[in-house]
Amino acid sequence: MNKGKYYITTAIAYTSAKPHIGNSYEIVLADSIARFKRKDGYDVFFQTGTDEHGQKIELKAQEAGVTPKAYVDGVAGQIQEICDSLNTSYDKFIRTTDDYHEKQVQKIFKRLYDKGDIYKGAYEGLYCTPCESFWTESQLVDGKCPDCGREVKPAKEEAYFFKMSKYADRLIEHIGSHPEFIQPVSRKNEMMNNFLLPGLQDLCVSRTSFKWGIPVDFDDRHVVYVWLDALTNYITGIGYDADGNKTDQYKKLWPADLHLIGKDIIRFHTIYWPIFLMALDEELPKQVFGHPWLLQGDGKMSKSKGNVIYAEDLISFFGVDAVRYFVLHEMPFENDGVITWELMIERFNSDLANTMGNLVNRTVSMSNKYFGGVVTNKNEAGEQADIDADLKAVAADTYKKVSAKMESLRVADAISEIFALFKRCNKYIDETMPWVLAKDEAQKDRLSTVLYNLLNGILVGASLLEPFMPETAQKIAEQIKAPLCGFDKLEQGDAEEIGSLYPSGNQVVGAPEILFARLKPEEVMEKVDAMFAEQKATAGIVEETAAEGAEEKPEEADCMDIEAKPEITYDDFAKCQFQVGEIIDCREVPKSKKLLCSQVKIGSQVRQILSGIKQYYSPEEMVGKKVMVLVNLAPRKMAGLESEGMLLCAEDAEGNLALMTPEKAMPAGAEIC
RNA sequence: CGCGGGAUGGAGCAGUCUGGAAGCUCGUCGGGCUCAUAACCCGAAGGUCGCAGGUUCAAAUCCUGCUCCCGCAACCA
Repeated sequence: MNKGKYYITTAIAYTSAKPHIGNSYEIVLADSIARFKRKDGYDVFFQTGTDEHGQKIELKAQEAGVTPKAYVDGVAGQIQEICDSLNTSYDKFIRTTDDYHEKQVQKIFKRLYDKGDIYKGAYEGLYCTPCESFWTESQLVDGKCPDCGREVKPAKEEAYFFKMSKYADRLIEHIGSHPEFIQPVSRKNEMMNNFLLPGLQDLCVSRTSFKWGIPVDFDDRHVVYVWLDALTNYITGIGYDADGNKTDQYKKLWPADLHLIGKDIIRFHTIYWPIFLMALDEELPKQVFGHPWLLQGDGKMSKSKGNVIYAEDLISFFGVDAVRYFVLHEMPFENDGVITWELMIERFNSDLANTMGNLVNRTVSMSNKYFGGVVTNKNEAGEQADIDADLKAVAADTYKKVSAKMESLRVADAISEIFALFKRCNKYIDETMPWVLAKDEAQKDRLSTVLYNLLNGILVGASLLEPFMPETAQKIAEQIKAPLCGFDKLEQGDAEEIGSLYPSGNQVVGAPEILFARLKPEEVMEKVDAMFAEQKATAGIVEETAAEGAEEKPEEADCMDIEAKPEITYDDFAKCQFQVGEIIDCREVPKSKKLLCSQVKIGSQVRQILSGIKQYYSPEEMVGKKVMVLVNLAPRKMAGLESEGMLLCAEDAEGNLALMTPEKAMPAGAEIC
């Protein structure tokens, strides 16, 4: 049965660093949808890939001392490995450094330029030559460069712009008439109110400030800037040709049925991308779903905290399918989901081991124990006709429920429906009490029927589970020695038909294998701690431990490296005037989370200086401190207040700050040189 | 008054659009059962649905005001 094509994409991952599990969630979500649709009779094409251009990558490569291409080859490889390790069934892994993509982007750029939608304009602004930076009026401080305080002069840098406003009305209309276009709906209003209705700015689509990008072929000082490069992967990946010779694949697949993306890039996918497509006279994708984030319970992941969770770590602890289960099950539809080790262990034991694994195990065991593994459907309900009917009804309805949830992309709810069936099976065992039936020879047919119904329920559940946990579904099939069912059987049959899908008289496996062995939370947490400790050590951070341990730590471990800046001359240094300042008053800046406003006595004058250290110092403890001040820094307004200088701080890898103070008493105003 | 999200039994969440018996998973306690992975099944306790007003026969749900948390933005000179 072919229900037509279904083209689904994930966002392409940025190759600046290896992604953690929060970033890997999307591919699993997309995969479960792709597998479900495929099994549901759609001709699915599932594309994912990597976004590999940009200044950040250029810099990272430089730091690593390799070419940008070599750098992205490495990270793209890691990303693809992660996708594979999560057992995702993508059909195409596109890289924005692919030749075909690069050529098409150039053609698209040219075509939009010829059409007049892209125009060469100027990044109009005030230019500071030494800083090589543009500033707008509002950024200037006293009409001078906010970075170095030197004169700026009006200058123009060429840049290409896209006329967004030209298509805004059409887009507003489209969004209005296609309520399903932006999902979840709450995002729709956000886009309309914040961006579309106030009026769209033209978008700058080229850069000259870095080289690592797709060159604009008719103007090689420019490279195509990110969105026109990245977003177009959705069409170039399936053979779009800007010259108009559309490939069969493109004709078949476009428009995409679903772009699955993180909520942070909804704006680009529901505003810029549709407008680019309008400009190219292509249809718009049918739906864009901005999924929420998967967050870690104990704060944000960071390498220096040593709590980054990578897909491979989770897989080594729990196995692929369990990881797939966590991320799919813990992610609600609209709000961010939280993932903690404790939660994962709980889900693992409660859902996977107890409810599902144990059900399969006890059913197969009983089949062997009572019938040598050969279970026949005797259709003998005895006095429990209603109980059998209820089990069958639940089994028969589960496909419809799961399918309805999937239709609205509520994957977590879909999985819950499947587990509801497994729970119903467990209850059925208690209701029918096979071990009691087994003691009565006259109940043999009833017992056989009961076990048959259970095996059938498991078969239906496992068949539905396949898109979400493919390996586990297969393992279950192996244990009950029956192939998983196609969805066509589940979709069309009535309760009786669906109730007899399992081949009667089949022999199950002799010795059931434990699908998910229960985990002891303490043991797992011990290993987790060990892993994080190692991660932390690798990141070069010394752990604060009990005195005994701390003594053993070599002194030199308490150090960190930062990015090196270019060498300067003594003259450069001499330009900076550092003096000791005494803080004579300090208070919080009400509107700001980070700022403290200090009155600092330097020699005979008192200056007001704002500092972003509210988190680390209270106003009270600031007062009286003698600190190191950069005095001749151009004044700058922050949070409405003028700041006339800078208090110098040391900053560790986690961003903690410590003020620099003279180690012997010094008068306020003493020069630091 | 920068934008937005959130506050529901011990924990995590659904329910809020479209008012009408407070629900799910886990945990706790009690019971049942023994086929199974100390599992499974049943039952119970536990909630002023953030606070204060208002509308209504009826408010977790609608309206107004307030408090607290969390993102983003600003900013960290």
